[in-house]
Amino acid sequence: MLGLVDGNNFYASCERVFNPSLRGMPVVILSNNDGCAIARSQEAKDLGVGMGQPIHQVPFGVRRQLKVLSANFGLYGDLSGRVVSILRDLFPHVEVYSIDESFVSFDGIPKADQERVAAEARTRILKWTGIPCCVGLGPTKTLAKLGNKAAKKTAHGVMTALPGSALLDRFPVEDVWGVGRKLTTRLGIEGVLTAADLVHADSDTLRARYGVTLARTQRELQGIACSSLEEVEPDRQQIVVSRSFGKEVVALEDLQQAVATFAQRACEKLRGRSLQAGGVWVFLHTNPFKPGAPQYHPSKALNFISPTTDTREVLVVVQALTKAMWREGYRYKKAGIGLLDLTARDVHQGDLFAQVDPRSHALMDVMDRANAKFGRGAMAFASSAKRVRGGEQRRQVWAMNQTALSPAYTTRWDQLVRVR
DNA sequence: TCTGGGGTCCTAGGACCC
DNA sequence: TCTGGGGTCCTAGGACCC
Repeated sequence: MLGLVDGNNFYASCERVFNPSLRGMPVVILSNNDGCAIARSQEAKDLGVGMGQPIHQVPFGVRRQLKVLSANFGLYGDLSGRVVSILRDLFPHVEVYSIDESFVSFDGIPKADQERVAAEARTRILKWTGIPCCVGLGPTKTLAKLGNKAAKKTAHGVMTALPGSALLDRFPVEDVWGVGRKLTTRLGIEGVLTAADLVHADSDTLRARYGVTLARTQRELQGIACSSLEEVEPDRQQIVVSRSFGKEVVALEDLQQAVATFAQRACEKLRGRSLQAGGVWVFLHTNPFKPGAPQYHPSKALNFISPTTDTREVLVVVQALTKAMWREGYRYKKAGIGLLDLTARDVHQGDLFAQVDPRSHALMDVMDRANAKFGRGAMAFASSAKRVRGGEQRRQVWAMNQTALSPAYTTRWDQLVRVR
């Protein structure tokens, strides 16, 4: 038996842990750059604020009732880690699926005790972290997900979904894990409206018409596991860092400063996962929401001669690609970089012509440790943030909007909560 | 005026190989 | 007139997830 533990309205709940004045209020968390609603408390959902809805499209009468906050991913990530550590205490196997969801295994826990243990996990997480959550149980991941969704509508927050149960009869097919908007429309035309309808659809037809992914979902709903618990996160295939700009960028220097900042962040993540990159790509975007303005969204990629972990090498390439793509007269709204062809760092493919600087790893290591100790960006390359020019700093004109950012309550000494 | 970011997997088609 | 069979790799696009 598997369980899915999922934080309720996770980001909004995180904010409420340290700011009790938000409790009972309609809370909305915005995406980076304060654009769209990416999390809503129940009260905000009840007011009609949609998932992913641009906040400026929310009617003013509703907007004025909301407590609107900028996304504080440092806080959410930290609280997420606390929840996971509680789960690891309680369950023999845990798969961290996302920042607010984990699959757990009930191996070794007698059937009769499983719902009780699930309830215990819920209670402990709420008591120890302040985060409310629900638990769905099922013999497959898809059924556990389904049970979790159903549990959200109950008072006790725990629900078991067994194959063939009546729960599936009234469960909308669009709420099934793996069935998105497009599939919902196509399935609806054929009269497949509930999870039970999907279970009973002809599997060969399903496979032929919709592909192997939906065929697997069907089997999972039938209680046949097609996806197992993955305790060890597989290595990433790519690492992407991209941002929309707070203000549109017109100068090449600003664009390069932004892209260099993203590249540094990406390289930190790369080394943090003990990976090396075989290539890099860069993209630029004008503002697609301004149809009158000239649009341009180039992208360019380049492979390294041999894989690297050195920010300096990445920066050189990234700057050159940006310069090559940049065109005067466009107003850039977004840019990003990606590290590609990632491989484990200890896998070395020798290269006849490569000249590896033996000091590279040591240098990167010093930077990473300094930034870990003194805060992100404490030690940076001149090409990225806040370039000093004749003593003057170059402002980050592209910096994203974060007009209502809560403190880093748990990750910065100077922002701890004070109790008097 | 204001519109997110970061991933994965699958499929089809083309190029190329023996 | 007749014109094979079986692969791999790469890329782009689509769909999905949180």
